[in-house]
Amino acid sequence: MTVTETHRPLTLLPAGSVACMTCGARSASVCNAVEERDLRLLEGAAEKIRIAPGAPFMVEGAPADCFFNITSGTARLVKLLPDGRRQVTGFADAGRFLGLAATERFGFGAEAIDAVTACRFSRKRLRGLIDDVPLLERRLLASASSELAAAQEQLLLLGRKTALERVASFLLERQAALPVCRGGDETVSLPMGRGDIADYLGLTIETISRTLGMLKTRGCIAVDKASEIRIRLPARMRALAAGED
Amino acid sequence: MTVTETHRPLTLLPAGSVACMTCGARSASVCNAVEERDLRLLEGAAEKIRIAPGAPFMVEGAPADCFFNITSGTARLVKLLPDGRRQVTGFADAGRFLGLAATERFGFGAEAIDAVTACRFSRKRLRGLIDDVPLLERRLLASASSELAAAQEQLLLLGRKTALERVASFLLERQAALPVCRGGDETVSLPMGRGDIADYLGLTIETISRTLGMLKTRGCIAVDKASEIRIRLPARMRALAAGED
DNA sequence: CGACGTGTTGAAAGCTATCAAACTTAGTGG
DNA sequence: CCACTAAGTTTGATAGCTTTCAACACGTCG
Repeated sequence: MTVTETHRPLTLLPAGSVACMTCGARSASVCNAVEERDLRLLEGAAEKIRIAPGAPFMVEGAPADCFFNITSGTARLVKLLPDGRRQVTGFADAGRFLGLAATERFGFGAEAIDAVTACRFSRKRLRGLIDDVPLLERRLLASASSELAAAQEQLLLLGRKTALERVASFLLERQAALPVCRGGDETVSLPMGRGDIADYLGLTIETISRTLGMLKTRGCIAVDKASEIRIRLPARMRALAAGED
Repeated sequence: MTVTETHRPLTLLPAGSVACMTCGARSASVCNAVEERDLRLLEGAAEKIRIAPGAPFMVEGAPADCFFNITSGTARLVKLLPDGRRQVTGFADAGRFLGLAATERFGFGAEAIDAVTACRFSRKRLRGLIDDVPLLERRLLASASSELAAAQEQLLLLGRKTALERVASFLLERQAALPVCRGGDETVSLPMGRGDIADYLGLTIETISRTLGMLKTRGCIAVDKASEIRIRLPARMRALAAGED
């Protein structure tokens, strides 16, 4: 899929001060390395921002002078080829920390899918925070390890799985990503469009659609709203995702 | 490619004591976080091992109770599907630290390609070492960030690049990986076989061979020994790798 | 109501995989 | 030293999965 869309000029809107105490994403993020009595340190180092659906807030190749912690919504992480081909390297939900870079520049871009709110830290301030809260570095390492494992799993998917296996894997992954989802555990909500899924799975929009249709025909899933899918045969799906058929 | 080979029973041979002072891989590894006067700490925490060509030394899914630091040779990192399909998630050269896992078990396996020597640390000893040398944690984080960036680049390759672009990217990556290679900067040595390259690039042995043949025909490379390739038109290769043609 | 973005469905083309065989290299033993 | 063997690599023909191109359906919104 090639990228042609133009996006809104307003990408980052200040949205009030940071309130870690009441932040729903804190327990799921690296911020939980900071004890409650030290939360003021955290609040002082960050600013809250709001990103409109579709808008980018990290640009691949731009100087990596800040970091983000998603507090609500979902973002897509993207890498581009010069001719416009796009790879979505991941989806970032609430609690995800973004921007750790070994180099001076971001290795990937990030764009809001639905309405996203996030905390932004400057590079310098994060450094200071790490010096004050050594545990933070340990959490960042754990977070990076976890992301690395996820990326390697995705390498296996992209390198060796069929379209059916990829789509089944994706749905299960999204199901697991959702924190105690409402409406029954079998419901998977998909804020991203088919194009995002296609670019995440190394396929095309049409193949995503066809494969979902096949899963529906087989009775593995039910597609209610295109953005809401129910997994009806979890065991069958797990077998498909692993290529055991 | 499916895996059928059986491997040698002897995978790990003690090979004398650890001598960090004279270790050629130290400067390129996380070990350089340890100052010279503290190297005895490092030596006490590790043991030197030797792995025969083809032999595995980390098994995917096995308890992650130890870590490795490659000191010479090259290893392949592999993930498997139940039916034997294989993805090589990376190649580990001298200086590479292996085994950081967010979970209790290794997310991938590692096998020696040529003769490999490495230092092995137990999980507990590494923890102690990190407590003694806080800088080590920072280096591990930098190392993980760097690996993550590499993995994301590989996601782009596997998801969106053509066979020609993948092979060109691979050769350039290998060239960059070599530390000041002898025999002219244009020579790339490939200790891994075509099967490993295929499983790394999400292709087949035949496609690797055909694509290398095409690059040779176009004058981009010269294939001397199948394990030794010279890049004759670096600019052209970089353009191919980025898909700019 | 019609335009538009998004998603679905259909037919044909293309790239890579699969199957098969020839070739090369390295190692072994006569 | 050379024949022999085995593994790895290259080359060729065919098949298959996914892409591409195209048309249609659906829902939203002006």
